[in-house]
Order: sequence, then C-alpha cells, then structure tokens
Amino acid sequence: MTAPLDRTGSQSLWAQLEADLRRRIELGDFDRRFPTDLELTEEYEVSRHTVREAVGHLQRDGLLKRQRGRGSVIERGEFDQRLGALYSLFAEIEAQGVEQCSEVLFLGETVDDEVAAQLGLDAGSALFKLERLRFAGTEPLAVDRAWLPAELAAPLAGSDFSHTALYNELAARCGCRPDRGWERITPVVPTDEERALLALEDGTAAFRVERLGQYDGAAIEWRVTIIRGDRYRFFADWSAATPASLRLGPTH
Amino acid sequence: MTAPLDRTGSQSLWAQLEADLRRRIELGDFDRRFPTDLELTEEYEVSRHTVREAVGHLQRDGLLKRQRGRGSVIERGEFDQRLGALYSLFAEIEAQGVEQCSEVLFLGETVDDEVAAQLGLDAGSALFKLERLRFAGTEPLAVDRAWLPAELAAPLAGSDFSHTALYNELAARCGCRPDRGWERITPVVPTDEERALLALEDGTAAFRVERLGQYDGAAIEWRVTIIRGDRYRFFADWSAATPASLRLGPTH
DNA sequence: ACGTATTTGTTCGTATGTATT
DNA sequence: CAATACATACGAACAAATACG
Repeated sequence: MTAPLDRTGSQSLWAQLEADLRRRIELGDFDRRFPTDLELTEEYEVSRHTVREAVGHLQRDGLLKRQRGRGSVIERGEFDQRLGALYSLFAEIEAQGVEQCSEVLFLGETVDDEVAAQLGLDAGSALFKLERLRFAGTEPLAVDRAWLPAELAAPLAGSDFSHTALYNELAARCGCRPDRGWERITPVVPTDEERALLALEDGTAAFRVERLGQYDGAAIEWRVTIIRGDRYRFFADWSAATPASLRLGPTH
Repeated sequence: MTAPLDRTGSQSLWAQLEADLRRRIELGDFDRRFPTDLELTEEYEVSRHTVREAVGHLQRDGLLKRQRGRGSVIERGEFDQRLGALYSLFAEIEAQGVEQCSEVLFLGETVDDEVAAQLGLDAGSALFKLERLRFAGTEPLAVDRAWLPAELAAPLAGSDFSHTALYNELAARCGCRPDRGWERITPVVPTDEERALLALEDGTAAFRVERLGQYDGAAIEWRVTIIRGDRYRFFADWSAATPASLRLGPTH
C-alpha cells in the first residue's frame, strides 16, 4: 500500500515520511484514526525517532494534535495555521474559551481585476470568493473577505464555512495550504456597511489587514479583514535580545 | 556559573535548558560565540538529544541559526526588530535616506497621575515630558509624547531634541536605555489637534502606539505616539517555519 | 474505584552522514 | 586531508497521561 522509503540518502527519511503522511491526510486515509507511533514504525520500518521527527512537523504545522495516552488526532477545528497576525487573534480568542463562528455573507465565484492582479492572474480570471462576518461568542469581531483562484478552490463550493476554517477545508479538499506570505496592516475608518456589520459606533476606527498567502511559490489567497479597533489591538513584548513579535488580542 | 538543572521531574530538562539559554542570550553571555552542542552537553551534563531539543526551540523561534559544520550563531536580525515597532519606523525611514527631524512642542516637567501609574510611581510624582512633532524630510509623520521619571531624566533638560533621538540622549546623559518593554497598538480617529499637526484630511485614521520601556526591571519610559495611517503601516512576512515579525514602514 | 494496557513525552546511549573550517 | 559541528538514524528505558476492563 505505502511505497517504501528511499534509503539512498537523497532525502532524509523523516522528510519522506512527513510528505507521505501529508499526502495520505489529504487523501483522507486517516479520517477514522491516525496511526500510533508504533504502528508507523512498523509500517514504514523506521525508528520511533524518525516517526516523531516527521509527525512533529505535522503537529507544528497544525495538522495534528498529539496527546499523551490519547494518540494523534487530525486537527479539523476552526484553527487557521500558526501564520501571521490574523491567526493569532482567532487562536487567542479560542484560548479564552470563547466559541467562534461565522456568518457567511457570500460564497461563490466572482471577477475582480484588482484581486486577480494580487494573485498574479490575468484580468477577468474567475475567482472563488468567501465573505464572512466573524463572531467571538455572540459579538462580531471582524469582516473577512478571501479570494482564491477559482480553478484551485472549486472543491470548496459546497463547504459550510460557518464553523470551519478556510485553511482546513483548503487542505482537506484542495491539497494545499499557504506556507508563506505577507500581511499589511493599516488603520481605517470603517465604511458605513462595515460599521453596521460590526455594530461599531461613530468615530471609532478599525484595523484593515491585507494578506497574501502563497503555496509552493504561487499566490493562492488574497484576504482583506476588517477588525474592530475598539475590542482588539496588537500587543508586542520586546527585549534587547529577542525580536518583538506582535500578536493581536482583545483589549480586555 | 550556570545553575544545575532540576532533575526531580518538575519540568523537562530541555525546557529548563531552553529557559536558561534564553536568559543568557539576553544577558549577552554568548555575544562572542554560541556554544556547540557538545559543549552544552558537558556544561549542563545532559545528553546531546536534550541539547538539540532545547536549541531547536530557540532556532524555531528565530533566535538562532544552526548550520552543519559551522555551529549555532545568534540571529541578531535587523537592528530594527530589536526594540519594537516604533524604533523600526524611524530606522526604516533613515534607511531610505530621508532626513528626520522633530519640532519640540514641549520639554519640561509635568505631573500626570495616569502616566505615573504606568511608570509605577506615586501619584503626583514629577515627570519629565517630551512632546514632539516628528518629520520625515518635510512631511509630518507622527506626534510623539514621552514621559520619564523626572529624577532619572533630569540631565535631559538642556538637550536639543530636534535632531537627536531620545534613547541616544538617555544613554549618553543618564547611562541607561530601555532593554525590555511592551507596545500596544490601536487604530484611532485622530483628534482635531492631531489632525492639524499631521496635516491629515478628514476621514483618515491613525495608529496609536503606547509603549512602556523598562531598564533593569523598572519602568523608565511611557510613550504615546500617533502615527499617520495614510503614509505608514505595518508589514509582516511569514512562513510556516518562522514566526512572523512585524515592522512599521512607509506605504511607498 | 482500581489496576493494567496503551500512547506519547522525555532522556539516555551510540553510530554514521554531510557540510564547514 | 583532518578536525569540527550539526543532521540523521538506530536502539532502549522510563515517566506521565489517558483509556479500558
């Protein structure tokens, strides 16, 4: 069933194992249950150390959660990846035990030449668009618009995004997930429409986060998120020795 | 020199080692050279595997770079990242060859109980206050207000801050410079006064950066900076492997 | 409620490969 | 070429958390 690993030294065993596990996760091979370390050592005929190295990478990338005594379970929840500032906001909220959900405002195909340019596509290219109002508990926290190349994102058409993270669906159905990219953050005065959606008062400001996600060198995601500035802000701790990494969190 | 690790099982050895290495990095212990794996195994009397676990975390957090044959070298990054976002803005502007200067709006002693509380001082304590309008070339970019304990900052009274950085004067005259602290960033609609100072149009937003600077564990600086949001914003590049670190720069 | 089996986490040891000095 | 230093890979044992009878 599983191809044996190449031991000529062309590539490390754990990297091959990791790649094969990613492939099989996307294929849905482990939908019922993810194998234990021992099972993987036997199936691939490698040491447990090698298994742990490979599975550890999957864990750090947020594809798995491992727990002593319980085993490894594939992460399907509303968990974007540990990537950039946007993720940290939603992770922080999750960590505080507030349930997140979304109201899907739009889901389907559109054409937008500006976005197409960001994604490196020709003008007029079909785009998959997902527009959501995101809630922390019952309180609206952000308006989130994401565009992906329609060709790539076609399998997402039937997904329910009210409780599912875009990246998890992308990984599960399209076999890819942004692995690099950049974000750009500006302060804005929200539009009337945004103010209405977010229940913002007059005279308040918001963050506008623009985000480009790349996979295998190609742009696959353009996202614009408007985040309430009265409830959320960026934090950074810094010291002379360590670089400051900002995170987004509630103002308390 | 280095405290031995606790082997009662209260915490994993690698976590203790990681913490100690972080501490020593901050202290500057390894400024000349970071130890090799072998040296760490001998110094801390743990196995190489344990060393790799600890140092691997530092590497993933971007504090170190490890290379075969070469060793581990501390990642000092760009100078801009080391002192938070505010510093990075001014460094970025400097790097682009734009001359910076400031118009001093206020320089002297004041009393402000809110600020005193931030600095951990008693209400009514005398504070040194510096308020500046900062320019990049001829264009105003930020309103910058800084408070320091008057006792500490007394030697700054006669300085000319129109062309001098606060930290350089602080280091030169007071013998200290913030080595740790935190920042908090919110989007705001500027006040009429701020809008006038920054030549901002109606309906534009700005960043409000609050900053607490510490030296030797004590708060020595409280700063509130209003930065034009139409000309400057935050950027972050991220990848699945390294955490995103944000920097502030012009919109171009 | 308790003890046992399972599963991941931690830690040691050892050997070899590969890139740099 | 030799020495150094990190990467990869094997093996083994115990600890800690969980699941199950």
